[in-house]
Amino acid sequence: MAEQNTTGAGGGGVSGYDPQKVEAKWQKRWAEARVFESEADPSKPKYYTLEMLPYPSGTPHMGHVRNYTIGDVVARVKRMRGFNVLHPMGWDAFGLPAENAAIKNSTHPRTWTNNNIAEFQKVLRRFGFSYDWRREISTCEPEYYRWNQWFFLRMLERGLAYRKKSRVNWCPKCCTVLANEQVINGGHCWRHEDTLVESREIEQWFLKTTAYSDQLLDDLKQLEGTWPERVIVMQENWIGKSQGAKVKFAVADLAGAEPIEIFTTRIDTIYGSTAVILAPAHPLVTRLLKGSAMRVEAEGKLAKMRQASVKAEDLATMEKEGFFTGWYAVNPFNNEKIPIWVGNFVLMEYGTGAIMAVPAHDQRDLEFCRKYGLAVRVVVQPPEGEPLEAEKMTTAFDEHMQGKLVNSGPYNGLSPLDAIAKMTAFAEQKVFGRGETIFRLKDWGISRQRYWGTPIPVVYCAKDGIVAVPDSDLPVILPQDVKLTGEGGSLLASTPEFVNTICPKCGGPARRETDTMDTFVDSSWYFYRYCDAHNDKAPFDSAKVNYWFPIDQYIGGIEHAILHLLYSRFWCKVMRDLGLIKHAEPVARLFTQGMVLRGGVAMSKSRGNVVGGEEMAQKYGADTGRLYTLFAAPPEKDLEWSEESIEGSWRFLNRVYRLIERHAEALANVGNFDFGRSAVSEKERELIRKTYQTLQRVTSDFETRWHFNSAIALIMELTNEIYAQEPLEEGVRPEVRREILEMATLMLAPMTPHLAEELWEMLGHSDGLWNAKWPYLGVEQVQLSQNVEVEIPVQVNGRVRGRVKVAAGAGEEEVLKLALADPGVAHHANGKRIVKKIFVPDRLLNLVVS
RNA sequence: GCCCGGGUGGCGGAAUGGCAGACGCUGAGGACUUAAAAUCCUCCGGGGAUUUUUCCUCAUGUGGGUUCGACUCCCACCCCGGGCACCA
Repeated sequence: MAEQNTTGAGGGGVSGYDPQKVEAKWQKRWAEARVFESEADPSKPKYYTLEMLPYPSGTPHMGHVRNYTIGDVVARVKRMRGFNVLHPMGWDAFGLPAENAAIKNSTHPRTWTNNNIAEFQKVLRRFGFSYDWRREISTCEPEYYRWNQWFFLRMLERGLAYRKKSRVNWCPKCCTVLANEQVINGGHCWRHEDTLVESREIEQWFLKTTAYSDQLLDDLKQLEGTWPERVIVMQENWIGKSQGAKVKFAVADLAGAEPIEIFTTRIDTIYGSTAVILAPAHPLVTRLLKGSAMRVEAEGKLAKMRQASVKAEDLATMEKEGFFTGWYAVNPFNNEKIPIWVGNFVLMEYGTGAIMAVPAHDQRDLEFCRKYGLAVRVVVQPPEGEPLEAEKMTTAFDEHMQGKLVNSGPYNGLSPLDAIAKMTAFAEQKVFGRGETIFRLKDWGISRQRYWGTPIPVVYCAKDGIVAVPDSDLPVILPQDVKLTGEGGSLLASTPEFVNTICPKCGGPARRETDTMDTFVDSSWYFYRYCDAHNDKAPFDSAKVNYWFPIDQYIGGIEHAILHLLYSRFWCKVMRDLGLIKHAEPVARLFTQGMVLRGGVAMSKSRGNVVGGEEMAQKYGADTGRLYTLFAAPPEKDLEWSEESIEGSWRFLNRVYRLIERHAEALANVGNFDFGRSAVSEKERELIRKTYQTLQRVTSDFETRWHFNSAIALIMELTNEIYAQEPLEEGVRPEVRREILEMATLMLAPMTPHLAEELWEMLGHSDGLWNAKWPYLGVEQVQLSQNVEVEIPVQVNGRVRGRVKVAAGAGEEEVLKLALADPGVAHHANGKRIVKKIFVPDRLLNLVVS
């Protein structure tokens, strides 16, 4: 006992607790007994709990450990509660960092990725997370990504995957497309800081997320209460539904010109529109400028605007700029001619890329019209106060729930809401407009001009055009034998063995698509694959998925609140419409945990503030690391890493170990405590009560509140109480001692599973704790958990002036009598009249005196 | 600008209408030891009174309100963090 312990912590022999030995031992036993392997079984209640799959870069740090520990506690508690638990892990293995690292270290992305996966796996196993490792997936393996391709083909068949020209950030040095976050310093390439990024139009593949706009929005309602509100709000904003109308304004005096279609949510203000404003990128702009007197001047301004729009980041603070095209549009409601302008604040990507400016009732329009001296006309008067005067307005009146229309011909006197209905109907009847709902949500561009991703399974044939690769030819395998240099554009495009192929239709020569898929494709459906990870006939067996889904608890970072979760929801709906699954939403309950910070910022390799999981496991053991990440802060909050505090968790586990070590031998062959029959001594009663009360509160902290930190505090308190009652041999029978120590062990099990197993064994159990159930209290036990005597604080005018000890359940009169005898209470209450008494049984007595 | 969080000792945090500061960290003092480590014990929000025992008082970002009673509920404001933002 108490020899040198082998950990570095504290530097000396604390107890016989040797986490390295204990943890290795139980991890081996769990693996041998296949404890965490589960199968779909409709006769059992299921629980699918999942942590977001990691991108394996480098080695896991304590941020990862915290995330997976939270998930592991949930999985283990549910197992102890009798659920058939699915708890898998895998790797988000495609992506740009692997390519960059490969270029830097002249290796292959696969080598770099697989090394990292091995490292991650080692550390995750070291922490004893209860994963079913048989279900492990790696998204860069053909066995996985062939199903990305398969899904893509199904979407292609249904018109949900299509090709279109789209504007991208292009670095002429990299010869490739850059993501928005790779455009830095006001439009320069992140790798070539002296190179200006160009805006180019290239053909790209898109998935039609917009086909599901309404469902993606409406189904958020199902998630209320089980998803964090802010995630729901972020998704709502992202989808950005907007109800309004599209209206066509003819261009006056320009033969053959298409009318300009504008989008507005306030068709009721159309009599107040004093200009039509086009986005700089609007196709009509060039045409209008051709015949314009101000052509030269205008083209200069236009070029400046179009270039400026590349710098997305300072768009928000930009001054409103614009110019007159020299042409006029005709308001279809009153046939008034209004000038056509170009304005930098009108976005081509939203609505129709053209607006009607109603300066009196839209702040942006007002600013623009004031700047350029355009007319302002009031068409809605507010219900009270001074009537608006166009000349004096500095703030637009944009309330649409109140007011009455003026200066609006036949619509005068209507409320804006009535006017919207009537005017939309009129526009539809006259066929120059219609009511329409538009969304901010755009289709999902999935093309990436990169190597390390899923090849898009189509070929281009001179004769047959775009031809889908047949299912029987899947997967289209990423060529392994390539050399990455980072120069010269798409690597796949310059690999002839990959590019050159034959057309599946005509057998003639054809070229393969060389774009690969966005890695968000991989993560959009990976959790389905876990249900049937090695199926080589289909992405998964629907029966298995229908058993396990939806995911009961999904745990991950807030950074995935929009894209990953939105794409996953989209994918789910597509799969449902393909008949593969039954549910409409993949994730029943979502939890977003806080980050682990060091020096106030998230741990990251580039900042050099990482605390490695491996390092902590070596120094303190996995259980201490797990316990600390749970204890230091509630799981939803950020956690500032502290090397000093973790010592406290280490000390606590040693304290528990020593306690049970001291009693184990004497208790190994002792039977269970008989709650009903045997009378208990005062000391026994007190210990049992404390134990059961702790259990009740810990259970609620685990199940309903997720307050792991206070659950641990409660178990610490219990441990302190037991120590305070030592030596237990005096006055506490062995079977009672056993009851108390076993309960403490079981309560720790989800958080520090290795230690708990060891203690369980020391207490004489030959079958593992993994077979044990979470303890429920029987009727007699609940009775024992109740207090016999309570101390009731007595307040006088809301301030505590004394306390009285009474039997639990004592009545008001008895408590009052004792209270008045208390010197502190008497001092404040004597000689005064008691106006009111508030008595809460077993909790409080408050005397209001005058 | 709009929408979410959050603000409690030296620090992490607990208490969701009923004794504010549980539990832990740090710090101080003590016991054990040749010594150290480990372990164990005591103290640890501010101010005041009383001195050796307790009492009073202030205190949960600020100011109001509701209530017998507010960290907790309501109103206004300040500060910090995050998200969205010419979205027509």
